Amino acid sequence: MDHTSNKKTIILESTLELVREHGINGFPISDVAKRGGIAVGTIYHYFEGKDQLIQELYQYVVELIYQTAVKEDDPEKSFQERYFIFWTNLVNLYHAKPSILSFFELYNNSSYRSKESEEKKGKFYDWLFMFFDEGLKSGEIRHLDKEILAVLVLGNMHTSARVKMNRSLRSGKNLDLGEIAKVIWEGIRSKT
Amino acid sequence: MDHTSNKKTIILESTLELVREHGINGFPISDVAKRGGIAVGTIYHYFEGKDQLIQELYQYVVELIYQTAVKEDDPEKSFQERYFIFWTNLVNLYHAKPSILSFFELYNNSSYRSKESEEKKGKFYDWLFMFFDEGLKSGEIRHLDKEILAVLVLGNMHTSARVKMNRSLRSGKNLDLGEIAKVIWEGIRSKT
DNA sequence: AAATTGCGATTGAATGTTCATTCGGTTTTT
DNA sequence: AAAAACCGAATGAACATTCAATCGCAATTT
Repeated sequence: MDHTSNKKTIILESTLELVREHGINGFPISDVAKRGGIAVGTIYHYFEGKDQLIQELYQYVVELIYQTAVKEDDPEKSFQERYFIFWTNLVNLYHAKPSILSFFELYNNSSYRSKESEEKKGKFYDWLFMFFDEGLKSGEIRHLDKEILAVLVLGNMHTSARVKMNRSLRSGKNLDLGEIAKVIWEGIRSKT
Repeated sequence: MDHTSNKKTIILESTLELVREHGINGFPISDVAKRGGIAVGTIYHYFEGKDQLIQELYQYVVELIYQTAVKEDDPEKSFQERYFIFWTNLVNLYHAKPSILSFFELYNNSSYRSKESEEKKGKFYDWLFMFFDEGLKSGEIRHLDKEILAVLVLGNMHTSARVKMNRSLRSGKNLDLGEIAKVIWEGIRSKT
């Protein structure tokens, strides 16, 4: 079964695009149908309503990010190497699919966020904490709160992806991401 | 004339709150009226419609940020000192008035953004570039693109403010912001 | 100094539009 | 032939915007 040919995925992907273009509350459900080439009724066959659709979209997006992060991670490598691979992969994902980035930031500033049980953040965050924990244990990064580390780095990747997008839009030039990745790395690594 | 007693300011402040609570498109104009204790018609007396209201709100918010940044800056001090003062003041502003933070992120992901002439970012950005330019010239920070510096630091302040808010909500504890401010500073300062 | 006039500020009911959701029917799958 | 997927016109609620009426007050006239 093709990943993008079932109706549920079509609905989620169409919604993702529309959220980027108009914000979470900036478009009617009927536009999701139009964009996906399906009927309004079909959406209500798969989702209870707009609220549940947005909730599922969040999980769908986090899963995409999780897969990207885990796929190329190799615990055999040094933490520094793993860090730069992780950072680059995620920034590239955001750059290739900017709707993910928009959705994340919009969702985090929406009232949908609090509806979810705010504590359990899902397996992506579990993985992320584990990841930084290993960097702490191996002594390659400074003794900072795991959660703060995770959020700082995540935020920095969002910013960097946005800069990269703006740059390639405005000047056509491709930005040297390595320089930017280094900024936060220099900030968190242990000083020898 | 009191700053908060004229109708236009009341409308802008009410809208700012509502955007934080429900997103840019998540509330009716009539709620702005209700929140401000005024009539719907009054809003249309001062603004052409919701679109123009949001545009003016953006300028209003940028002006608040600009004032905060400039007020305590002292070009006589070392750039490092100036940097930490700037960073702390803005994070504190975001923490004190979270609606500013929400609005910024929502606006940046909205279609209102592109309507504005995207090039001229206003005097706050002018000031910001000038600020980092001085750090570059004095040799206190690494040779990085001014614009990238500005965006990285701004993004980091957003993230930090958000962390601070979550922390004081969840644990009541007050976060040591100094540690976080240092992360980016270590990343951008010149290595001696 | 009282009465009158002029005018922007303010009001909120009324209007037409847009939207989320429903549901009876049709097609496709099992 | 039963079940599941799919359709889109119909419904009613929520909404943005309009506008005719009123208010508050200062300038002008008596």
